[in-house]
Amino acid sequence: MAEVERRIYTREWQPGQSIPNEADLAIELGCARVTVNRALRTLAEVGLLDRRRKAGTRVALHPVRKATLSIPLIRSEIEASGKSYGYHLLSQQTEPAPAPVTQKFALANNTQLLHVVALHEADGDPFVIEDRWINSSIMPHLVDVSFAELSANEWLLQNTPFTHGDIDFGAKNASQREAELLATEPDKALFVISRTTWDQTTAVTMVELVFHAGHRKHTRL
Amino acid sequence: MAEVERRIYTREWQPGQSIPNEADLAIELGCARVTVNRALRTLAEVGLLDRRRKAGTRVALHPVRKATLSIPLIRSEIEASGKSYGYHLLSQQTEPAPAPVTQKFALANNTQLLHVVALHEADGDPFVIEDRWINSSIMPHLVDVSFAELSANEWLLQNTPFTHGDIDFGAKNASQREAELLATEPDKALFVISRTTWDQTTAVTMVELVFHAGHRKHTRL
DNA sequence: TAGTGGTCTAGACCACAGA
DNA sequence: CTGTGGTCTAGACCACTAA
Repeated sequence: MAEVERRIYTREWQPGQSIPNEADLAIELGCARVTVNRALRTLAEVGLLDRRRKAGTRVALHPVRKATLSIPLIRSEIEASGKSYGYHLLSQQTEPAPAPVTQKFALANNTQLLHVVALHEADGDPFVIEDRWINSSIMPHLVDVSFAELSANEWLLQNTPFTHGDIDFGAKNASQREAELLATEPDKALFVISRTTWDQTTAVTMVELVFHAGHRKHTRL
Repeated sequence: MAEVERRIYTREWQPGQSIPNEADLAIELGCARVTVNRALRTLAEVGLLDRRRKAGTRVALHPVRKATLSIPLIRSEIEASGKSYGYHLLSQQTEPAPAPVTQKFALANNTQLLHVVALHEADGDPFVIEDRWINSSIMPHLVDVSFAELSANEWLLQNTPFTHGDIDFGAKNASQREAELLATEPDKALFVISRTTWDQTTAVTMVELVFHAGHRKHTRL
């Protein structure tokens, strides 16, 4: 793997150029084909190579490097930064869900769904607002749960299996209420993550996380 | 792999619980140990399992699913959405770099560096402002390049190898100038990606991408 | 120190998709 | 069609690290 990386890095193998097939490389490098396969597969996962059956392996024309963002529990995220975690439930009630929500959940308009809003704090400072809709129609026992102590973020992660999710990253201007909760001015630009979580084909929950002003999500590639 | 996923999903193996070791699983499932290894390694990469030598493999306590964001060329990103790509160089000049930049580049304050600002368009609408500093001290031939036709984004990707990068996702209020360029109002919340690219231990370039109002970066997990 | 995952080998068959 | 990557096997040694 190091040798292949070196050849790509030194442009010995140019972007777009196709490289020898696995069998040949194995002979040239004096190792087993499986080993070559493992190396090339890993480099392809990172985005450095493009691989297609029969067509062979090419150095990626545009090294579309892939950034891997880990999406931890909010509590873990805060505690990992060495700060103390605080949690406040702001509201929890069943109410008619707005159109964008019922649409995602494939339910009739104005269906009654569980709506939970909470504030997470780091060292006493507001960190993020969690505004969540939960598809209570598929979780009947849910209505008895109180999210006063344990956040919905945490409860769902531990109690509801899911198969996949959609994530959007974006920005929004703080509303009056958001500004108050996050101790900033209205209209301040806030970083937002919206996530919908699916179990097979049914949406389980939709959440909007509105972070405090200046928050950035960091990763490496 | 499917069988292991099933056991995790159905809570047959509870979060936090440790699962049989590779050798035992191979026997139980009637396959080779390498096959088990490959499956468990893949699931660990996704964040579903935690693996440590000697300690064994456990179902992740908090399924820290990892979202993979691909960071393509801006042109590719626009063309992939079926829109036509437009590019305008706004300025390109060597000037004293501000402190945060020289700091990252590990250079003396006010070092003269190449500063390029450009606007990328999708179907004629402003898409993103690219504001970039380039460590010209390590690329002497760079001063002759004009980014009037080919964006720095593209030129660098094709001409400068890099080993890794830092990425930040965040939000900012539009400045007067940004608002004009992106055809929106000042103070509008804009989604921002900041990236620093490294070659071994030297920073190659720093770029801030300020996207048009309402832009969201999407991915799945 | 011993148990676990990490990695490698040589050989094999298969599925897919490009020529 | 056929070359390519995808995947599997049985066996082996090694590196790390928790007990």
